[in-house]
Amino acid sequence: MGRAPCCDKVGLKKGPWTPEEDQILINFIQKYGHSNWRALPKQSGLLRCGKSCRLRWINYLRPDIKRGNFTREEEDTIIQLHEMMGNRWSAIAARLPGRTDNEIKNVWHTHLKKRLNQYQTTKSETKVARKSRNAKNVTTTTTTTDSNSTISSENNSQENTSFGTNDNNHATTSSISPQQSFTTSDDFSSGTEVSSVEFPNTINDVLDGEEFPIIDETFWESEDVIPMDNGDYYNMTSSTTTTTSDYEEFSNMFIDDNELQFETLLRDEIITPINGENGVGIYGDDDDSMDFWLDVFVQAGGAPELPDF
DNA sequence: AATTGTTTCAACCGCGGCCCC
DNA sequence: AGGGGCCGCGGTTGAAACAAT
Repeated sequence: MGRAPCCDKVGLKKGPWTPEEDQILINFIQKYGHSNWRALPKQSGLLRCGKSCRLRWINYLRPDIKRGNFTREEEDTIIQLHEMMGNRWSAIAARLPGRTDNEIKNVWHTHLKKRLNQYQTTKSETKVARKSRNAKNVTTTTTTTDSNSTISSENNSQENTSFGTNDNNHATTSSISPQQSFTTSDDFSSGTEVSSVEFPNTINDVLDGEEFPIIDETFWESEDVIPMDNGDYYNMTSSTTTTTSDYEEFSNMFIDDNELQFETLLRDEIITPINGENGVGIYGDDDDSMDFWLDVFVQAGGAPELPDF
């Protein structure tokens, strides 16, 4: 015996809603509320099933719906909450005022999943590259680059995301090529603009700013990179020169994005260390990210009413 | 300008769980 | 206690919009 249909479907309309139908639904709910979705269509005169009315109201007509593209903060929040909760879209939506579960689900599938995949791919590639370069054990200290060179990071993956949180603990006095211009194309964020980041003169400038510098991984992947007598490497394609130690200094800034996020929260006294000297390292294993975010949220008081898992 | 491929997102569908009788 | 009705959730679909050729 099959499940009874949610409503009598004979003669009921399906598909996109017309402005007239929207107005009828809005007027009715404003006047009488929506205590009984099943009875609502008959009472309002709409030729729709109750489910369809509910969906239209919840996802589109509700007055407190926030319109427009998701902000970077909202996207990061979704990623973090999704890591905690999985596909529990309604629970995630409950923490994003004005956003619906359907909208969040769509954004996840169209933008954030791609973004996260690319982010994780980059992260693992960076670690592999760092290990590989560490194995070289090159420790030169000078940096000379063509000041007019421009490195395109179209496919570079160190996106401008809060996962790469700034942290002053990494301050050093090393210098970097002046006024290099980097252009990042953020092609997978909903309605996100293409951003152009002026490369700062020194690492201190980087650390004082909002952004991490963008390291061009392709420098090392290019077959045109040749070692020089002084230990530097010259890329014939981009006419740029760099050193392993200089590169490593930046790479180390991305050691573990969760840890960096945690360090920032510690530094700003949003959370307090649980154990260990400064809390950093407790969550060193990537698989611990669930515990990490749970602790962050609990300590920050951001999710006091976590649902039962 | 036309065609084809891709992306986006509103809406549908079926299921699980809660509530009431 | 259990059966039926309803609500809400998450997966999926398909049309429209947009991009590429």
